[in-house]
Amino acid sequence: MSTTIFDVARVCGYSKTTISRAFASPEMVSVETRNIIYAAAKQVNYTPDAIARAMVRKKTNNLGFIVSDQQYPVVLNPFYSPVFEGVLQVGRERGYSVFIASEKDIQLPTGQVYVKKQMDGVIICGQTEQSIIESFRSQNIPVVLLNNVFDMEDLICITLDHYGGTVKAIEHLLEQGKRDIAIISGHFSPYVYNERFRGYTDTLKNHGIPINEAFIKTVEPTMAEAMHTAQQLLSLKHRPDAIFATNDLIAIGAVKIALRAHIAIPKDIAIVGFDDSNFSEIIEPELTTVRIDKEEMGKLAAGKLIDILEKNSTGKQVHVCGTQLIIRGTA
Amino acid sequence: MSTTIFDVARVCGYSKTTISRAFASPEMVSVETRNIIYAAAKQVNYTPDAIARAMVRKKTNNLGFIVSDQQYPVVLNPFYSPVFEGVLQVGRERGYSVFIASEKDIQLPTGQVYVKKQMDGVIICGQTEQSIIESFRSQNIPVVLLNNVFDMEDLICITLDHYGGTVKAIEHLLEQGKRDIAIISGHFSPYVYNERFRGYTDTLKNHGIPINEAFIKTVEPTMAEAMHTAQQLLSLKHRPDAIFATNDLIAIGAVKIALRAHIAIPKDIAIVGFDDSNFSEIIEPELTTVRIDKEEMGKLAAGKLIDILEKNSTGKQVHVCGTQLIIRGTA
DNA sequence: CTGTTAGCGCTTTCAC
DNA sequence: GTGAAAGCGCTAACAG
Repeated sequence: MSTTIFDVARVCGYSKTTISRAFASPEMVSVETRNIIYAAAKQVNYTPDAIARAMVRKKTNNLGFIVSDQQYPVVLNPFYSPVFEGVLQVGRERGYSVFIASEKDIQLPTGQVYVKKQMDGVIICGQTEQSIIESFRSQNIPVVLLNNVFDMEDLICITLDHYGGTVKAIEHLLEQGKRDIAIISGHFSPYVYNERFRGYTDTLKNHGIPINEAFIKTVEPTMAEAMHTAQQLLSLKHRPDAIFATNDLIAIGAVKIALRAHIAIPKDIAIVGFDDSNFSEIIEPELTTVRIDKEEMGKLAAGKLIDILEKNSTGKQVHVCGTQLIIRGTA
Repeated sequence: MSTTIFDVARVCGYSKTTISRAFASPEMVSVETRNIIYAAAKQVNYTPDAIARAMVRKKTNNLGFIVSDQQYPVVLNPFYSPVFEGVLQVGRERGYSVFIASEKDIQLPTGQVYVKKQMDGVIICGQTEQSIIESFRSQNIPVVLLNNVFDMEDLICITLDHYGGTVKAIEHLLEQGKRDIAIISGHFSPYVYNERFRGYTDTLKNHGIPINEAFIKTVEPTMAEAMHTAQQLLSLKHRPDAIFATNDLIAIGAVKIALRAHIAIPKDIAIVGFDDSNFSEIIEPELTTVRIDKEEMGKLAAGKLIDILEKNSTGKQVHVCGTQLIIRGTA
């Protein structure tokens, strides 16, 4: 039996109402009373029960951070970990806890989303479906979409400048005098994939460089596949003098292959990644890559979500976070 | 206004109780009735309200995963991420969601732990204090301690064989003919630090090798500090021929320094890490390191915690997870 | 197999 | 500034 507001009432003689107020809205209770109540509470080891509170307030002060389980590690990878840290941080500042779950966790066997109404709002990351978003909304759970963009009414999307980031990367390579630039695309969501790919082809075209089909590869973003594909590329009779990889892991696979083949980096093969994940400074030489402020994305998403929750703000918005080329040792 | 069990009752004519049972314990309701109810529920877009359920059952089916905020990234780092994945997985299998929070998140301004009673039990990771554990317990929240060991009644601790893992690492180095083995210890919790350090000194002593004070270093586990310290070690007039680092990040710092100084790895300097984090295969040459099955630790912790919750199992237990030396390119 | 009755612990009108 | 009463949405006895 845990102690309730009632036990405190018995000890100090005040009514349940007053005890409740002393904790929920202290300013409504005189200072003396408050202190008496706090002392009594401490004596019986009382802590407000958030469940009961949530029940009557119809608000849990919990947020959900939902990642599709298309990838492994399921929820925590070099990209989403910092995003999550950002979410956690503004959550803390504004009084929200956060659940983390994969999409699988929130589906009923029937396929219906079962939010259990234990979250006031959710941030959905990456790949998902419109029906999932609608499912949340039909239960009055606002959603913010992160790293993906859907054209839905009143939907806030936090995305980043995949296209522009890619352009920066390719132009940097061009400036280094590279002309035979290959691309290894990770098999991400169509939106991300297309934006980055378009950045690559457009930039090349703009500089009058023909697209070489042999230099275009798509892989599952695993180290093994990346290495395998880099190997193929470097074995070509006419091999590329640069590789742009659409994430750091893939880029690192390419670096490793070049290192093992003793091909000089960046002289004979330049390599640029994308994300500036915590892997990028592990490899030696360190990776030149396109940085995105992942923690900032998380903060933005959480902030917007809480704004909706508290201010009933609405309105469709697409926030595009900027990118920055970080030049290190590989290009 | 979200729909309640009452709305469903009105649509299909059954009582609230029956509706409730159709969702909470389907086997108590006839198949036909159930289908009628489900249809009605779908019609009004009804989903059970987990808060109300938790309120009466006094059980939330939520677990807390608490990481001290001594480190950055606060909650998600190469060590705890896989642990968390393990927790999530058994949580999903057994019907629990999981909150993730740093210690800061769960403290009231008064310093008291405020669990908000929204978690049935918690897994506390790494550094913490006995008072925190007691605080949870006084609110009837069982705790499982992970990667730390306290001598408390009925406390289940999930730890790993720091000592044995270190012995394996040092003996491997010895087998390779190394005799001047340095250690760079990360500044972890006393328990972890001491166990690993003891493994180092004991093994050396057992092989009749004197301890060289100049080869003993302690650092904050950051790349910068690791590199700085490795630099010092490699600049010694009589420099070590091997370095054992108490985590992978530190080991990688040493590898990078050796690479930059063109000291042959592992011929002139062998390096062994600890953890087998996802960094270990990023660096080239890949890191020889002591593997611990982090995901397994998470699964074990979650499993034990849920056992306590559901079976009221108790009893003090210390689970020591094994380690395995993974020989790659650096030693 | 289904319905009735009581709450779970808290907050919130509405009084005083 | 404080109290009394009502009820949030659900489940758990206990009947029938």
